[in-house]
Amino acid sequence: MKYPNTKKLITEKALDYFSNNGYAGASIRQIARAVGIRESAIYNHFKSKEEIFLAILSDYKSKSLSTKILNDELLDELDNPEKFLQDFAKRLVEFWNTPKEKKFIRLLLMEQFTKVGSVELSVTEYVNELRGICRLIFSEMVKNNIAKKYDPDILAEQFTAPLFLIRTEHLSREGENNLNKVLEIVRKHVSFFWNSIKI
Amino acid sequence: MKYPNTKKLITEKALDYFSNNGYAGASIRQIARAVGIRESAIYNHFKSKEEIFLAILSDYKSKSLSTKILNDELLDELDNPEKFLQDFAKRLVEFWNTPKEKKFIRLLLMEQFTKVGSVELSVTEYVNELRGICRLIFSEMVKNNIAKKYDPDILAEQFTAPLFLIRTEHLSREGENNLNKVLEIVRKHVSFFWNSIKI
DNA sequence: GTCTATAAGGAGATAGAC
DNA sequence: GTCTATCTCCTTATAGAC
Repeated sequence: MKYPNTKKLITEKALDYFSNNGYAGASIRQIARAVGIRESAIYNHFKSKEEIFLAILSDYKSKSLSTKILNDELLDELDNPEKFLQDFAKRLVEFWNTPKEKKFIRLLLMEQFTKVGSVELSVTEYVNELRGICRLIFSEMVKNNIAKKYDPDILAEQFTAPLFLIRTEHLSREGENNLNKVLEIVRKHVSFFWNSIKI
Repeated sequence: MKYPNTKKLITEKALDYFSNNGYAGASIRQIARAVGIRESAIYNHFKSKEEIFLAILSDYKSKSLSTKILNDELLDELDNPEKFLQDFAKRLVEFWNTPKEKKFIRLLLMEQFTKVGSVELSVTEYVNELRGICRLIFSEMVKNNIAKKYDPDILAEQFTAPLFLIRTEHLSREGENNLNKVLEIVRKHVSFFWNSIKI
């Protein structure tokens, strides 16, 4: 990969503008200006505004959540379920707090009801990946008599929903200790949750 | 009020377009066409596109949630807490499912990160109204030894978050029995929640 | 209060020189 | 690969007749 990589720069700046102003509210002109080139030069890399959007999406979809959140270190903690859940939630929130992921979640929330070309962004699809991981975890816990015999789907929902709402609510404010505040709320949530399901 | 009320019709159609395409994605031209007048006629009622947006917001903010959800009939059920919570959640979801409220939630989610004029839409503010009502309810339950001694803030969060996520996730799909499906998921959530806090 | 006409500028996109 | 120049269309908004 050579420097400067204009194409990559375009998608980065485009993500900035899309996630702040929405797809319709961002213009090729702004993006080109931010990149430091003229509008017409954009069309050497993408044939349309829509294609920039699709490139951003495709880049995002190429990564899977579980590989970014779950690692062996974390899975070793499964014999201490409360600690595991706390650390799992913490890792998740920290991941959601990375700059690129924050921008993408903002874009997702903004564009979930519009159609850009043939593509529809789905919050459900986004959350479902996490629900799937949680379902596996809670299935194991129920099977091993660590957790009460609830339907794993319900447990996944109860664990996931407050996390996601807390996270999305803290996307706007840009306070310094924003993350610490979120982590504190999340810690209380996980604590309540574990208290509700432990045997 | 005389008929036809063009001004009201404009805000209604504007809400349609804003909530489907976003503020930036909707045009005066579309709105005027939907109303059945020319663009220029719009400016007899509103001095700018932004003012239409602000009128929609101001109309919305004039109403309070608690008066629409809580009534005496419901409050009489407080001695049967599980039934109360189930009916409370049901009323809430049904309210969220009214056409105008659905449009407004869509608009809120889409425009929460943009600034239209000097106004910022806040999801937190929206959810906080519900959190406040829940906090009162759960404070009472804890005080009267109906519920375990949890922090009412946590209880409000745990009760509210899944409801809101479920509701927002079902705003896109327009299935017939969509509402029944949502109500079923909500019923399970409330059941789990009550099971977790009851003494 | 709505119309026609029009202004003034921004949008996405293309052509062709370098 | 970037530039200047340009096209065409759409945007918000205004002026003035009816």
